[in-house]
Amino acid sequence: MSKKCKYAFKALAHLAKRYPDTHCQTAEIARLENIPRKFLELILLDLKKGGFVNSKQGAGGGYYLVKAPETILLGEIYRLFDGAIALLPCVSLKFYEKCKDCPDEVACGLNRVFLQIRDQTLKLMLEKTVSDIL
Amino acid sequence: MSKKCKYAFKALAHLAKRYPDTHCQTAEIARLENIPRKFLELILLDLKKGGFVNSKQGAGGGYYLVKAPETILLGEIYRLFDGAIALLPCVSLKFYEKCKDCPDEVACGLNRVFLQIRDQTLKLMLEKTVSDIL
DNA sequence: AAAATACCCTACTTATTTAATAGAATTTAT
DNA sequence: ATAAATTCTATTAAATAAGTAGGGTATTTT
Repeated sequence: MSKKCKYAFKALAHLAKRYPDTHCQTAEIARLENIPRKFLELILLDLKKGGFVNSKQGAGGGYYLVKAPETILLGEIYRLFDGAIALLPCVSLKFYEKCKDCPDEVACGLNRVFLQIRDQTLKLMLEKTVSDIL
Repeated sequence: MSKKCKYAFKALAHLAKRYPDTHCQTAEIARLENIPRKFLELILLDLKKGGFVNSKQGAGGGYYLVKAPETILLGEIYRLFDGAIALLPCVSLKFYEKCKDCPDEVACGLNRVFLQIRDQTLKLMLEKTVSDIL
């Protein structure tokens, strides 16, 4: 997992603790969660574009969760930042790509095993939510 | 998974088909498995250093498996080429690293979830062998 | 209205990793 | 000897990761 993705999880967890009452400023999250401030800004912006958080500009503004923590699936966030959950493109659900070096996907032994691994991981990632990482 | 690791799996699977009778030359594996020849050379060398294959130099030489296909665990190969199986260094068994940004690992929610995911994946990777990808 | 605050946006940088490629050296069979 | 094959070292090009920089825009407080 990229640092970016990990920071996103931590930022969401931080916002979840305040949900639904208050909002938090970038600087506060950065300080308390040990995330470089400017890097965090980019991350929060991505989370906003993804529809997970919203923001209020100006003095006293900040970020807040749009959805309840228990409705934000970890897998959604992972995909937003790191793309495929599968270890091979040819077994990815959302980021599928055909293997150029593989003549027959159905007969491919790797395909079978790594599909199982993907299914397992996917199940947990779509079952666990932000409220599970508080 | 890196291409290198994927190619390693395919090369091992190729050698497994011949096991234990004959050996194969780099050029043959490269051609039949669609792997760049010179890249494959490096991979086979790594597999040799790792103790999974052995080679015979000179005319009529080539590579062959040292161990039976059903004793080569996919996880071992994955670790050799791509390192940690875990998605976070702090939940890795063989490549553990402390998170610099995390004050308390025990209390970390991410830690708990991604430990579960690691356990699942690890179980399958140490259960499945080269004979499962033939 | 002005100043301060805080998000918004684009671009840049630096380091690392990935995926090869090149070429020569070494070893072995015939 | 020579042809065939592995072994070793070095290089390269492209992509990705992780952050940095600096200003622009919107809002609130005074």
